[in-house]
Amino acid sequence: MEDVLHKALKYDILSEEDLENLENRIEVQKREDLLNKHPYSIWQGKNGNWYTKLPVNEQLKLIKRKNKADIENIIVDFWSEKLENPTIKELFNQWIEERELYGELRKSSIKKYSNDYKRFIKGTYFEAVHIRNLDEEKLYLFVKNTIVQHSLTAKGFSGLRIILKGILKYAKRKKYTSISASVFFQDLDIGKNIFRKKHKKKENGRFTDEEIRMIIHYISDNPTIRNLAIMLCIQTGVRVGELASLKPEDINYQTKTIHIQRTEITYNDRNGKNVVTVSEYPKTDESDRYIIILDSCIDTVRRIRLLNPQGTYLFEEKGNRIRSNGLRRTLYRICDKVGIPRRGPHSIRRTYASVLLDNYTDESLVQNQMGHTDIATTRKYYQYCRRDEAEQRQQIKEAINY
DNA sequence: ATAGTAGGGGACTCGTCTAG
DNA sequence: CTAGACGAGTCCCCTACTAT
Repeated sequence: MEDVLHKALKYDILSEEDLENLENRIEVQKREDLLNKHPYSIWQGKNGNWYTKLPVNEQLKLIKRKNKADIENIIVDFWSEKLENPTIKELFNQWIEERELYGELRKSSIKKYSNDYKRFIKGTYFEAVHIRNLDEEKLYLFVKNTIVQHSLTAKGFSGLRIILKGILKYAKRKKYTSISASVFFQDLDIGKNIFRKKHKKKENGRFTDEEIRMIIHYISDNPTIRNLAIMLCIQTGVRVGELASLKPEDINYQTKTIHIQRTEITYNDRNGKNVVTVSEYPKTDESDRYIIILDSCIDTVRRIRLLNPQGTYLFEEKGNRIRSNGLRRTLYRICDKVGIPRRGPHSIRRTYASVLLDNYTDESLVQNQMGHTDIATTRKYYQYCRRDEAEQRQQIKEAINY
């Protein structure tokens, strides 16, 4: 078992053979454990039949089978039903481990779930509850108490719900409980008012034309590699994680495109230590795309290359890749210098999409540039009227003629 | 001035339901 | 049969804080 697990952890992959192998070995191990726990002897009678005893309804019942394997099956089934009664904590770990093993989740998601577990469940009485002792009333009380104690927002609650659902579905599949997670949460009667509200500042998410001009002007005067990274972001609208993991070979000077094919990721390793690294996208992902760039953008790339001619990555300092966090700080610093409110790189992305949409660029084109799977995303999150009041008035005037 | 980290919550996709 | 509304689930950016 060790070797297979070791391989899985080291390379993040398992062949089908490995998986089957692993499952078999886990199964065999489980059987052995249960048989060892069986307190009654197993014997063969003179007639060749195999016997043992099992405690049924407070009484020992004699069981008889023709061969040994069958009698062992009975024993294993009996005790697995009776003995296996893991705690919520154990179930969470098993659930996460299983999904990780099968590669169902990105490491960032596992990080998220683990954080939510830590936040809501770790150190509470609920963590130690054995699944067979859990009923819907106990679950209900825990959920409601957690909402109140943490003064959760609706979003925060959804984090709690997802891990509880995961744990319960897993437990149900393993036949530890009959509680149906989806039914429970469906029926859960929680008023909207119980959640804490969050007020967001509306116009925070985008830069105005004037602000963009100021930033570009500043970068032209101070063309450091970091500042030029921000320039490239303004010219392409890519995600900051994509920006920070660009390589020189991603830029095609002939076709004037950039191949976006990887991104920066962060996750917690085995020891819980934070790791920042670059991951290649799976080929099928919509995020894998070629975006169209203009001559001005090519020019920016050339200047970047002059500053870091040998690098593996486009943006490096002293041979180290500049991380997305570093680029974010750079943008903050620029905002400070030119005297505008601090906004993050994602605001540049929103601005990019809004400018295109406001100037009647085809939606499908914007969708491709942004790397959205669904056109609705492009509309929902990025369409935003940045035109000034006079122009808005003019538009209404043109549309309404009565 | 810059890097590193933890954790929250926003950004995004996907599946399902429904009306027309 | 299809668009679109909606909620659930996943992924990633941002904030806040510490450290150097």
